[in-house]
Amino acid sequence: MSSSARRIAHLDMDAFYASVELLRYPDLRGQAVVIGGGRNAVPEDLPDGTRRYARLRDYAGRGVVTTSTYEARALGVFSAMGMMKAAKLAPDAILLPTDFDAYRRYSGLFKAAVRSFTEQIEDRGIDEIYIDLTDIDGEARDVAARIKAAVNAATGLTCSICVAPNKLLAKIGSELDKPDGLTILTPADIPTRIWPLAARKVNGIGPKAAEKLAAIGIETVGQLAEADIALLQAHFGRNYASWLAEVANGRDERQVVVSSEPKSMSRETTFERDLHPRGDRPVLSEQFTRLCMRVAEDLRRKGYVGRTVGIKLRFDDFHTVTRDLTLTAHTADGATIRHGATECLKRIPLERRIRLLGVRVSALIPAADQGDDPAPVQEELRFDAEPDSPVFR
DNA sequence: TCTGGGGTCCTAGGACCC
DNA sequence: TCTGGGGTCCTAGGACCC
Repeated sequence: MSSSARRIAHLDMDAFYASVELLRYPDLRGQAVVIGGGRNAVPEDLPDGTRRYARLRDYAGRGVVTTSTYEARALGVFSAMGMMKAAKLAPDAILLPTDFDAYRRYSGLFKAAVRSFTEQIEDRGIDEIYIDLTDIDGEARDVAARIKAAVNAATGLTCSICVAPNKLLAKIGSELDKPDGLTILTPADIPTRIWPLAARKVNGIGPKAAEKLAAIGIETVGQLAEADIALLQAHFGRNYASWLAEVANGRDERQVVVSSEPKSMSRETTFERDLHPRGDRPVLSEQFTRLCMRVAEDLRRKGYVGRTVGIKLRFDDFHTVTRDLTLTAHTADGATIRHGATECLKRIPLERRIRLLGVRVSALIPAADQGDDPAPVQEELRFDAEPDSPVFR
């Protein structure tokens, strides 16, 4: 059974966080602006009615750039770059704090605007979606233009859309004419528009795979399409090699997934300075508890319970380890999570300073479906009855 | 100037069961 | 008392994405 002639769109909001901030601070339009500061980056309203903004050079800390305006990108400042490095490149750039609540509101607005066309939407995070337009009447370019107009009317923001035969091509295509792009791709466009692109442009080929490909002389998607499958298998294994061969030829049968259940929820924090497992025990212990409580709150707020508790530690040398433990029953209780997480922590030798601490709960089910669990009583009670052991010593 | 936080999926080995 | 073997669960790590 083959699904022929699908029409899949990928919609990507342009420089989303930065653009939302420009709606609030229109005087910053045209300037290099970087999002990613903390509380001290909140603009200050002056008595004379003007505003004082923080500059990138004022930043001190371990954060990374969340988004930047196109003017800041022209100076070499991109997402995920360390803020201190960005400050070297663009010390005069305006710095704003990240305001996720605002971005979530605008995310809801643009998604609602698209939903007035179709319910066939796959969420891919706060600022992008896939849309299955197969059953929508009209020329692809026309439909896309109407969606862009509706998104703009609802938010005041621009987005880039590509309509293509599948998700793979739609995703690549939405980048091709950014910002405010409208791209149509057909199979005939693959040799001219896809094959010249760097392999890294394919969603799923990350920095590691791109580097390995480069090492065997493959830089572009076209070179990947020509590559000997045996060569790919030798370097990447059977599954990934055959996937590479498929995507290089623009083939992708994945459906637009309209709804999905969360698999895990987690909270983690990077400390301002690396903490000593013994010397900073009180802080570590307090933060550890706080993370457990926050995950528990998240679970309850969203109506889930989980059965596997896990922790993550990153040491000062950036080496990262995880441990997890499956409980006998599902839970969304902070103290129960804390106990499980403590058991995990006991299995990690603490011989270096700690940079990051994280807590995760997985194997989730909706809280409403709980009740199929075996009676947890005995083991759980014994567990809870144990005195709280000093973990960080 | 070292590199956030919240996720998903894949791999692989061992335990355990039939 | 050589070597089976498939299925599922659990755990750890890693790549990748937004």
